Amino acid sequence: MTHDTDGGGPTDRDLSRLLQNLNVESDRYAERFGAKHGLHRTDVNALALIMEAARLGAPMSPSALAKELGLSPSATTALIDRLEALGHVERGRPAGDRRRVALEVPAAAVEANRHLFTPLAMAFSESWTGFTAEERAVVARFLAVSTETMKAVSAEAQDQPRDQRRR
Amino acid sequence: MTHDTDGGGPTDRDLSRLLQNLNVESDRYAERFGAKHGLHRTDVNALALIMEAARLGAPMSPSALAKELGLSPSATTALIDRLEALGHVERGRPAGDRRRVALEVPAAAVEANRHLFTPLAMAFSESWTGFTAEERAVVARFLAVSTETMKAVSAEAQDQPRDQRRR
DNA sequence: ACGGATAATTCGATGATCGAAATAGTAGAC
DNA sequence: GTCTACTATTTCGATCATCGAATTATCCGT
Repeated sequence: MTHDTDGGGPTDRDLSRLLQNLNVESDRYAERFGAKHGLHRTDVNALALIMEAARLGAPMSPSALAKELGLSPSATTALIDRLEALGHVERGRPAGDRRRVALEVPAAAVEANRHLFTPLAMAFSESWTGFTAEERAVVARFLAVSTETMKAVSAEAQDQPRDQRRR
Repeated sequence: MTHDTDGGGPTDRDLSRLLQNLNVESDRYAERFGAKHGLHRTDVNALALIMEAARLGAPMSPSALAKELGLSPSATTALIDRLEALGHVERGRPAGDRRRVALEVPAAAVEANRHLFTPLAMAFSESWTGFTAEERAVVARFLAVSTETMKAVSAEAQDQPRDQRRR
């Protein structure tokens, strides 16, 4: 077991555990809260990504979404079908390349979709008032490097499948 | 658009986005990496919780696990069946109450299970070297309050289902 | 002992996801 | 200009994690 860092700060294990708790709780939130709107965990994540991209003026394609979520193309199609059926997104065929699909958020749905995320966002805002700008910067750096690390390790696992899968 | 906090630190929205990215990547990691060992996202999360509890000498019960993961009892039984079939855990009937099941980790599996988590743990350790004890403390505090916040909001969503579910 | 409560499981059904193949569209070779 | 290779997305059939409801086993208060 590795020792504490120096002045009794949280150990690596402590931080890992906290991240894991956060992740479990996050999944639970998406599951429970999404259910109120007829959405599942993946749908909530997808909708957040789609809205963010649309907001930035660079609407997502199904394949980009699949890559971000780590889903198969077919699962992504089904996912978009669900979201579209509920009116959360629309399939647009962009002018240039008509094979592509641009995932747009109808004006009418923007407001409704926001209701999905604002409760949590507001609760977060409130619970984060105790952090100074410097502390926020530290946290942001931590979250960013941790995400990158997971992405990197995940990619390795993808490349060398030294164990057999079971399916 | 809310303004920055004060000295140009990350906005609430920035932090929310980072958390969301982390969560998506975390799910992906569990999915991909677990697949190498015949496990799914939930199984990986469950195994982590079971191992942690067993390590602390307070082995989990199926119901406790169900509560932590937000799963139904039946899903939890199926989950444990899977883990047991692969030899990751064992069902023990504790002396006192024979209705209960204690989820134990066979000595032979402890080492193997550790292989599931150490790669990520080591990568994390390495990527966190740039953080001082004080900074780690800040991060730990942030992760803890954020998890708590989600738990609280999630509980609210559970209580007042003002929208209809679709099933 | 008895009856209600609690822990875990079984059963049948639903639906998100997968892999493989089909469809639609683009771009380059000749 | 047509043909061919390639890319983006969708359709189809199958699998399996999860759910809700009912069942079994065990405990505890009276």
